[in-house]
Amino acid sequence: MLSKKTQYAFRALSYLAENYGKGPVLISSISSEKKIPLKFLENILNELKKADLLESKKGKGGGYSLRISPRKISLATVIRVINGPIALLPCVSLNFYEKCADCNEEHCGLRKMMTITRDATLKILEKKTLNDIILAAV
Amino acid sequence: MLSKKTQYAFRALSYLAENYGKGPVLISSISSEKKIPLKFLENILNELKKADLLESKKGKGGGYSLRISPRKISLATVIRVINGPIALLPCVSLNFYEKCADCNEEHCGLRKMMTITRDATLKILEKKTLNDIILAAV
DNA sequence: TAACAACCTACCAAATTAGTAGGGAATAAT
DNA sequence: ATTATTCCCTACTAATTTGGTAGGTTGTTA
Repeated sequence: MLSKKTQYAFRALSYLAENYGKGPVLISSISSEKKIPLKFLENILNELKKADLLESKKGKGGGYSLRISPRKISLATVIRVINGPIALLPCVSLNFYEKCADCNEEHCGLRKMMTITRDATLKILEKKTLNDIILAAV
Repeated sequence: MLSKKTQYAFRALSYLAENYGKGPVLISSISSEKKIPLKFLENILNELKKADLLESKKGKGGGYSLRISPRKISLATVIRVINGPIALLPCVSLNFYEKCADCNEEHCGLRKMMTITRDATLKILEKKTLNDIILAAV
């Protein structure tokens, strides 16, 4: 399951996606509009910025905005930044790989099943973007 | 990610799947063979029993065994019993559904994306079984 | 120089995870 | 009947993660 933080991130990003190209949006606007605790949201947006998904501007007229088009930000990217690995086992993760103890990976049946699962999941999450979220929200 | 407990469960179940039809297997055998902390494993097997996946026998000659064929126990079933929901959001889960706050489900774009993801994931996890794990472990 | 707004560090409570401890209850063999 | 065997049950614990909060700092604009 995605953490609440990740859900907040998606909600905030959807809002920023809707406002893409219209200049910076205040944290406080996102917070009140999407009902996300303000200080918590600060952290989240900052993390997204450090991952180069957002850009920010301080002072009056400042705020946050998407660094690139919502069509180019996949759900997988967002999940990896805020939530972590997408695969069900560390030894199957592409971006957060960790060897598992007492397991010969070449001959691990579970690992093979989880690899297939990961590929099926990623096929969707890598393709769908923030833009798809707002398009689907009819 | 699956919890360590769930990984233990899969390892124990694979072992029981290999010994399907050969009578009960001791917790202690599984523990030493698969390197799973014995007391922790007790809990896990007991949970699997309560979910009707295993049957047990006490006293000498006792132990645990699969209640049904390893071909009939899907990975999804095991994950749901030990790990919980498979979907990425509670509002998308088939077996652990929970409504999310401040979200009109009919018009939630994220929800739609996560539903598609869930279906892709389940397509694999519902089909693959314990038997597939041991077959893939060549 | 004041106001605005993001940034940073640090802390906190609650929940979850990954176990451990110790005895109880059912079964089988003697 | 008793003993050994083996699963069963309740309770506890330490470490980690989650979901925040508090309060001040830095950069920007008017």
